[in-house]
Amino acid sequence: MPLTHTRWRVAVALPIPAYDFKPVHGSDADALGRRVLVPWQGGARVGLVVEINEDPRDDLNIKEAIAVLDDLPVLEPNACRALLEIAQETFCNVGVAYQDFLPWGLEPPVEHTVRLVAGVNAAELPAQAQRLHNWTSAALHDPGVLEFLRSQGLLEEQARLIGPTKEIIRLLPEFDPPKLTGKQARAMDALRELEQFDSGVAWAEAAGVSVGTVTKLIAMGAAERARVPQGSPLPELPATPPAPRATAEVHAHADTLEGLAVARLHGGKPRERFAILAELIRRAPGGVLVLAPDYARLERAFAALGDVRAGALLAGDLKHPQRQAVWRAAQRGDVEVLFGTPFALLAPVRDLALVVIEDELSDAWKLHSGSRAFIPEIARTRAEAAGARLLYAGSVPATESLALPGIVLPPPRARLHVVDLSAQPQRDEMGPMVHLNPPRNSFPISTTLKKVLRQTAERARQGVVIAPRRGYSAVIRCKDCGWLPFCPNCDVPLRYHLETRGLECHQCGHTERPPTRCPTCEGTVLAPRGPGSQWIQRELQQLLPGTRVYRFDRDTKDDLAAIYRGEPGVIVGTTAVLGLPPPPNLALIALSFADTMHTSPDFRAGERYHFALRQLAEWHPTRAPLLLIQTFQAGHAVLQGLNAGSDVAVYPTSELESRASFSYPPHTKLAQVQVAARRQHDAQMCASKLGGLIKDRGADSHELLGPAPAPIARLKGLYAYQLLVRAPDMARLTHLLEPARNFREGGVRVRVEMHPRQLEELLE
DNA sequence: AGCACGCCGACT
DNA sequence: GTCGGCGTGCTC
Repeated sequence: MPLTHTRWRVAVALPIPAYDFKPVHGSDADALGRRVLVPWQGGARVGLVVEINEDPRDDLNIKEAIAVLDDLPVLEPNACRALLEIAQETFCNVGVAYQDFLPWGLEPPVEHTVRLVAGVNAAELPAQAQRLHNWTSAALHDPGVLEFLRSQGLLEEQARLIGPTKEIIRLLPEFDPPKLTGKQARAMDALRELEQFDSGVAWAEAAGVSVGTVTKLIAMGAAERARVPQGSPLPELPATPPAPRATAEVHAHADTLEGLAVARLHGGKPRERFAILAELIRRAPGGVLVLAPDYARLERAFAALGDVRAGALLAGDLKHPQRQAVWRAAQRGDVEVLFGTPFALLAPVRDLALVVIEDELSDAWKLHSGSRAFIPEIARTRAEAAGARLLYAGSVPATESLALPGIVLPPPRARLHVVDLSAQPQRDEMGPMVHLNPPRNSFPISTTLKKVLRQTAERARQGVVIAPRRGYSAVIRCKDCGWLPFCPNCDVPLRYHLETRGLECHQCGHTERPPTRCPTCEGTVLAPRGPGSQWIQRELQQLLPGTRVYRFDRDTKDDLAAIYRGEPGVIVGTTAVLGLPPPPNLALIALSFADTMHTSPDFRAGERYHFALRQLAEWHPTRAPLLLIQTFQAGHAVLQGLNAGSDVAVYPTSELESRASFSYPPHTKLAQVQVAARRQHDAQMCASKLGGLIKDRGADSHELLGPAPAPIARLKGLYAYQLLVRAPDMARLTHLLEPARNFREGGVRVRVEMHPRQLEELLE
């Protein structure tokens, strides 16, 4: 008798912890990181073995796993460890993290067959067991009967993954041809030569006969239609120019970075950083994972680095079979450098030696579903578990990375011109509000912007004008009493849309007609100035006759082929244009209203503004277009730093002091505890109670803030309260948050949001 | 008493 | 997430 009992800890794609199972009967396979079929609520479902333990107790309640499905582990042992730690760190269940990082193949098609073990006297079994003597699909039987037989040890089970299949037409060798016509004989010759075709049409074409002829032959029994497994081809990779040879300077930088476990590489132009990254990838003693927050940056990285070693792309726009194909290529060790979006964090790169995080400041690193993890933070766990080095690379360091050792390259050249909107002549229509249907030419395209736009057009160059928002949506407000229309469900202001001439809630989609008079004071209802891309496009078309004005935002994507041929033109869009390749003749980038970039009530607003402007400055790989910034805060420290051509670390460093005085990151680690309930009273009571428990664990008044009503106090019918917990380090933070981990109370939902990115008003 | 609905908790 | 148990409340 063994002294201990092996337990497989299995994560399933549900918001629950991993559960223990006994190994598959009679198997000693090392199942770690492999998908398995396990009994689940009478039926069966696919899970992932994330841990293998030895248990001294023989717990009879623990069921046996049915079958191991994968021949190669989909997660390496170190990635399994990272998965468990990430779940712990982000305060989510393992199942939730599993869904985030293995989004393909959670519910793969499985062929599951069952039969009674040989020699069982079926006469003593329920009547339904009589049909179980031969292998049959488990789906054909009553789950309750199967469950009973399983618990009695009377059931043999087999399960295997069914890969993607395709239909083909293939030769039936036993076909004994009667007398064939000439065309039929020609078709049979073609079929005997190749043995199979993808379709009847393909066969007919190859033989030079009609489709009717081959259809007849199939009917005669010469060939059959069959489903066969189809290997999904690896997705085609974009072309990559060969990486340039490393200069002595690049070698020196790579030497500096190579010795550091966690390091950073900031500043310069992308191509300078990529030259150093290329050298690091060349030198890495194992696999490399290059992660980018969005597809535009991923493509840019792949174009620069994809050719250094055997590379592959794992991006969100791939279909599941293709993702699986890339994943399997990595499992086999065919991929040395994997380029991926956040979901590739746990990909099975062999002997992972280096993880690169591109532009850690991007908010796209924050997952909006599942674990809501902030990838640059949990990448440390991933790298540590694998014994790999971690490198943060990008235009600008996050304040959190300032303390890391590494390299800051000289900033790219930026030509900056700031237009101070507060010094502009205050014409009537330049005031804070304009009418819902304003007269033409009535919004802030400053005289300076007009001038440089005309110059751009005259010199046949290209310009980009960035609007604060897409389309025409705006908040409306009463001129006299300040009344705002609010969503009846969500407690957020409704937005006005020109296209529909209606008010819309951007949270829940509720729509209504705008009032002509203010419902509280009967005053005139107005829309604020600060028009969207649609308005600006219209105005520029008038201002620049003879020049093409394109629009590019989430709603309208004009064809920009002429721009990329180098023809003159102006693109009007939101910051989404930065996801495009830079226009070749770019001479001007104008921010029509920069203030929306730094006025959100969030302590990261300044840092985001700085990042956004540096992104603009490095957009074009070689040119330094004029950056024209229209703002009411011309003296903002970010603008001063850019104007002085200061090092990219100077602005974030200047923020450290105020961050420290308000106990913000990097001085502390943050977590937000969200409490939501149908009844406001329940949410409030639970939030206070939870606050009390966190205080009891030792949180002082600096470490615990709230509870306060969430910025959006009511969302989709739920009332929400939040607490903010901040502690000097993760260990302390996790300790303080422990009461929130398993807090349960009827009708109340508690969630911990680790490393929140949008704090809004809570700390005001 | 009998049933419908909705809430809550378990799921190995 | 999904299912089932159970309590509430409505109807015959």
